[in-house]
This record gives sequence, C-alpha cells and structure tokens, in this order.
Amino acid sequence: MSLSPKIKLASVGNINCSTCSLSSLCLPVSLNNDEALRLDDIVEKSKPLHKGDALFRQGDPFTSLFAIRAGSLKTYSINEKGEEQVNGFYFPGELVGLAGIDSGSYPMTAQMLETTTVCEIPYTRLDDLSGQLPELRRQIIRSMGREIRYDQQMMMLLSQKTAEQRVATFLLKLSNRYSMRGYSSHSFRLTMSRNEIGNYLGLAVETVSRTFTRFSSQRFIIADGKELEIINEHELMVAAGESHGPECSSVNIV
Amino acid sequence: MSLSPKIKLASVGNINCSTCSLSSLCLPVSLNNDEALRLDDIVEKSKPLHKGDALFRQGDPFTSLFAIRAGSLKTYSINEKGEEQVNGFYFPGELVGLAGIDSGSYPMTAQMLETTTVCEIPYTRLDDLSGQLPELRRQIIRSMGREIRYDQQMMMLLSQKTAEQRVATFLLKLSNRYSMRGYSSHSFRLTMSRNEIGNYLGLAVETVSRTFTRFSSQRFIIADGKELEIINEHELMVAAGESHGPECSSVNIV
DNA sequence: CGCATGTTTGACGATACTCAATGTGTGTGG
DNA sequence: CCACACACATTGAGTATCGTCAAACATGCG
Repeated sequence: MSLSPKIKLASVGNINCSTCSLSSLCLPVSLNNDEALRLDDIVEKSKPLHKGDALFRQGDPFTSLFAIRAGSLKTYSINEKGEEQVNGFYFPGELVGLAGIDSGSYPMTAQMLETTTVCEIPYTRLDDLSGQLPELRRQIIRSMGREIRYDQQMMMLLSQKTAEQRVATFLLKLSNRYSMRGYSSHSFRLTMSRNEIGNYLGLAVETVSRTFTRFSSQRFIIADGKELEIINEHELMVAAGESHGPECSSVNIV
Repeated sequence: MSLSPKIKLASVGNINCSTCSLSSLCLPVSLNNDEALRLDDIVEKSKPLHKGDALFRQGDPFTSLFAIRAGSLKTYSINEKGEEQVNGFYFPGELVGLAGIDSGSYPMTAQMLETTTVCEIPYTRLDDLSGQLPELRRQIIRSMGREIRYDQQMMMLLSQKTAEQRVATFLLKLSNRYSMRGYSSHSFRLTMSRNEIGNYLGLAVETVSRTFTRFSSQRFIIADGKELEIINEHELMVAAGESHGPECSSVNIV
C-alpha cells in the first residue's frame, strides 16, 4: 500500500516541480513558477521502487495520484475469473491512478517494470490546491480527458485492428512516447515482456512473437530480445493501418 | 454544430437541476439546493433532437458538455480509413463530451438514436463555477473517473471475451443502466441497431445476430426485433463470463 | 551452474469474418 | 391506404486469422 516510509526528498535531492525536466509533460505544464512551488509542496518523491514492486494494488483505498519520474510501470486488473488484464504502460511524466478517483479505491494494480521512482500526490491536498489554482484544476481535467481519449483509441485498436496492425501501432506509439521524452524514437528497450504486450493488445504471446519475427524478416524492425530498433518507420506505419495519415508524399495539407 | 437557436426552457418548462429527476445520476448528485440552482443557471435545455441529428461532430470546437435528459445517443469516430467506430451509447443522466475537454475539439460525433433532449453545459462557465463550488469540481472529476473505468472495462471485454460473452455482457449492462433509471431491467427496447451493437463490441453484424438467435433458442432472452426481454438473467450472467460474481448460492462473503 | 521464466517455432483447430441470399420491417410517396 | 424502396436483420457456406497445445530454445537470476 503506497510508499510506506515516506521520504520527502525534495529538499535533499534538489528537485522540485518547477525545475523538474518533466514539467512540460506533467501536471505543472501550465503552472507558473509560484504555482509549481505550491504543487511541489504537497508532492512526495519516492525512493526507487524495484521491478515487481507494487505502487498500489487493486482494491487499496484511493489516496494519491502518482507521477512517474523515471522508469516505467504497468497497470493491470484481475477479473472475476482471476485472469490478469494489462490496462496500460506508463512512462516518465505520466500520471497513474486517475481511474481510482471516483471509486474510493484503485481499480487496478500498478506494478514496476524496472527500477522506477515516482512522485506521490496526495489527492485530498491536490483537490484543495486545485480549488485555489484554476490552472491546476484545468490541468487535472486535461490529463483525465487525455486518458479517456487514449482509452478510446485503444478500444478502436482492439475492436478493429488485426494482430499485425496492433503490434505495429503499439511499437509506433512507444516510439512516439520515447521521443517526446527526449529518447531515441527509433531505438529503445522494451521494458515489458512479450506476454505483457500480448495481454495488453488482446493477443496471445505466440502471435506477438510471430509478428515481431515477421516484421524483422520484412526489415521493418530489428528485434533482439528486449532491444528494439525501428528501421523502416514508413512501412511500419503502413502495417499499422495508418498509411493515410501523416505522409502522402511529404505534402501535408491542413 | 451544437444547438443553434439556443432556447432556455428552464423558466418555461419548470425544470431545473435541483428538481430534475435525474439529479441523482447527473452532475448535481452531490450538490445542495443552492449549488444546484447555480449550476442550473448556466445550463441550457435543448428542444428535442431527432434520430440521426448530431449533437456535435468530430472536429467541432469543444464548447460544452451535454447531459442527457431523455432519449439516447451514440458517439462514434471516423478513423483514417474512413471507417466508423462506435465508442459508446449514452442514456439519461449521463454526460457526453468529456473526451473533448483537453483537446480543444470533440474527438467524435454524438448522434441521436431516437428523439432526445439534452442539457447543454457551456464549459467555460462550468469551469468558472467549479472554481467556486468544490463539490461540483469533485463531481466533474468523478464523472471522468467513471468514464475511464468504463472504458477500461470495455478494453477488457474487447481483449478477453468471446463474441457470446460480449453480447451477454452488453445486454446485462444495458439492463443495469435501464434499471438505475427506473425502467424495467428485464424488458426494454434497444434503441441501437445490430450493426451499431456489433461495431461497438468489435463483432460483425452477423455474429451479433447469430448470438441473439442462440440466446433466444436457449431461452435466455426473447428478442423480437428491437424489443428485448431477459428471461433468464442468471444464465445470461454465466454466458457473460461473470458467473463467479454476485451469486454463489446467494451467500455473499465480503 | 541450474532452474525458472520468457521467447520462438510448428502443427492444428476453433471462433468469428466475409460473401451471398433471403427475410423482415419501416417510412415514403403515389 | 397500399405499394414500393431501402435499410436492417437473419441464415447459410466457406475460409482466414488467431488461439491452443506442445516442444525446443534463450535468457537471466540466484
């Protein structure tokens, strides 16, 4: 259940919301310096959590939102039949726990995929503060709106796309998210297993594996275990079924 | 694009948020009388919209949230390839448009399934008011949290359930929503077509139709066109794959 | 170094899609 | 009020995609 010996590192580690390199991706995005400092005041930085550790578990009382500082995690829920369902993967700057806001308890477990540090944002204090800072209030709303849109894109993927399209879409989206965080968009390390990818995409592990193999032999990607390189982004986009999107011979009307 | 000749019916029709029969399902749920009156002040009731009419269209600038007063609608988006994807169905007391909050424009179209009236809630005014009424602010957040959880349940359905389980789950969920609104939970009229159901559930029309037929011949339901009767809820729950849920010989531990 | 966990590959089969034809209802206009 | 057209719904036949089962292989952790 949350971070048991809570350690406020802000004063020690010299990091706070207004100077954080992730502020442009995180809650402080539209806050001025003073507002960010007030937000920082209620935020508690965690010590590093390790692979497999849970940030919160399904059913735990809802107390906080968490912003990821470094690392990555997955969220999953357990259905009636005891099966695991991966709901999402989260990277630095992203907010975890929003789904618990209205229900009093977290509807899923958040579990580290690697060594990860997070910022804990106690919700009652955030709620108070958001009454005083309209920009913060709007930013919370925006974060939730974005989550809703992501989920709906995911529903589209699950209900309309083939296995191949799903995997291609997944890889391109990861690529995008990495690049937004300043990492290479064409070469990165998958922090999740094939099993977790398959579960997330609604596919059997074997199907994910076969699709990776196929994309490799088509020279769209180079997949060496968890290391992944995108060597033909264009073809991967075609495979994702988004060919009619951003290209068309480099002419972009609109 | 929204409701062109906006007509404020509250004073005429003698309905307002504090007396609305849907207030327990809608934004006013946790507001006191005075607060509900202030909310009512910014809400504009629509004249009836007809089947096929659009409340807003994908790409329209985001201006308002809408609460359904009577009737029902579907939301859908058009993907890159021009295919329609039904995102959800909405019934009285439910809030439509939340997904547009952070993006400046509605990411989908909302289209009436039957004659429907809605309450329009201009977002800038709602935002202002939510700065003054903490309970309203929390209620908006709760509505969004609920939407996120619904979407995640939907993702679970799409990635893990068979056609039969999807259709059964869909019917039971409709049943629940109708019963929460004071309608019969075992006998109701489907306001959407088989095509729309299939699209929503990620199934071909034919599969939906076949599943209806199978459930009928198994005497779980009686389906006569759009009229639907659930005559064996228990078996339908089993078919939905939720058998280990609320029953177990009527003993409910926890 | 060894066991456990994760990954790949193959063979087979089932579920659900596509195509096609027929049946049913709804709304429109004569 | 009826007839017609159109959209919707149902049913059947054939097939493809993806899941299941199984086994070999790789990886990584203790």
